[in-house]
Amino acid sequence: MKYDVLKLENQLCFPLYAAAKEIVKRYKPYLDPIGLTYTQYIVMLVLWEKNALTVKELGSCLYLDSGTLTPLLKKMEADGLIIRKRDHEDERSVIISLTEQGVALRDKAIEIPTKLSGCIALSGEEAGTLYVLLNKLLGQM
Amino acid sequence: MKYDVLKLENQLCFPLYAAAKEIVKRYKPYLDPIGLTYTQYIVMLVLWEKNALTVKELGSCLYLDSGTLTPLLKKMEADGLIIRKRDHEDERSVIISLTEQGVALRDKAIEIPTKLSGCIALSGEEAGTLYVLLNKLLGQM
DNA sequence: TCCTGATAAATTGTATACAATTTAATTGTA
DNA sequence: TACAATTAAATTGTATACAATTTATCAGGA
Repeated sequence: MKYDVLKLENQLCFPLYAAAKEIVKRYKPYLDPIGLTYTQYIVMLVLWEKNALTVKELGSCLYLDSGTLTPLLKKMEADGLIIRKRDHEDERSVIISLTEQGVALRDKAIEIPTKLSGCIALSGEEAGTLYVLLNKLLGQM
Repeated sequence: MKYDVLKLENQLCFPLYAAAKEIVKRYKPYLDPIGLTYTQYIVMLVLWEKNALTVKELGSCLYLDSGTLTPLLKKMEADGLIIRKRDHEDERSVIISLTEQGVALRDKAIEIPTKLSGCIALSGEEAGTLYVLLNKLLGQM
């Protein structure tokens, strides 16, 4: 019928949005004990890999802008996880790096991905397909 | 290596979360002209189908709680789209229904799903697979 | 009927998100 | 070298989200 395109069940956006929120909730029991929120966790994932990068670079990795990152990073600095330092090569940029405490947290976080995949009822192959499709969707956006 | 499980590229959560946010941004140019935010839009999708339901029911359809819905619905009521009314059968519940203006908005929204699928670089088959996987993921959460 | 437990919204507090603007620094160019 | 355009963070304002608590109402049993 005319309005079928507006049915909730016909919107791809809806399960995408709902699943993303539910996954974040799934992380909470594992992130609370190490004192991270979900967004702080994905920031840490990048920093554990790259060691030091600017707010700008962090933002393009994570699809987040300075309006989100600035207060988040200030909080993480206050919590002793990271250091924020102006780049002397280009004073417009702020370089984010890990403190020793931030580096050390990696060993506590290492259990999390395994614990989380246990919460997800997709087979390895399905998770792989989902991963590819989501990245395809992201790729050309 | 030991820390590979913590690489951003190995997290399913990350493209899921990022894609969800990007899709919401994609809606903005089409929702702005009809005066809806993304969350208001998905509320309207349910109301266009069901006509009247409680905040509780709306919340379980949309995976949203009263902390999110109450202020959102008050805003939509102030904007003249919906009516909030205590259920006389059970005074704990609030029944949400559409105003004439809310019903009329459906005809302006009907273009949106088509316009949006034009923004998404997945084939029909891929979108179908994604839909199934996301719902599977949601189903047992 | 009275009281206890359960339920639905609303409220409070915290944490994201992002658009738009502002501030400070840099770059390219006449 | 001035200076306009660009760039990176930060700021401001608005809108979600959700956990935890509170308030009002309802339901079931002694």
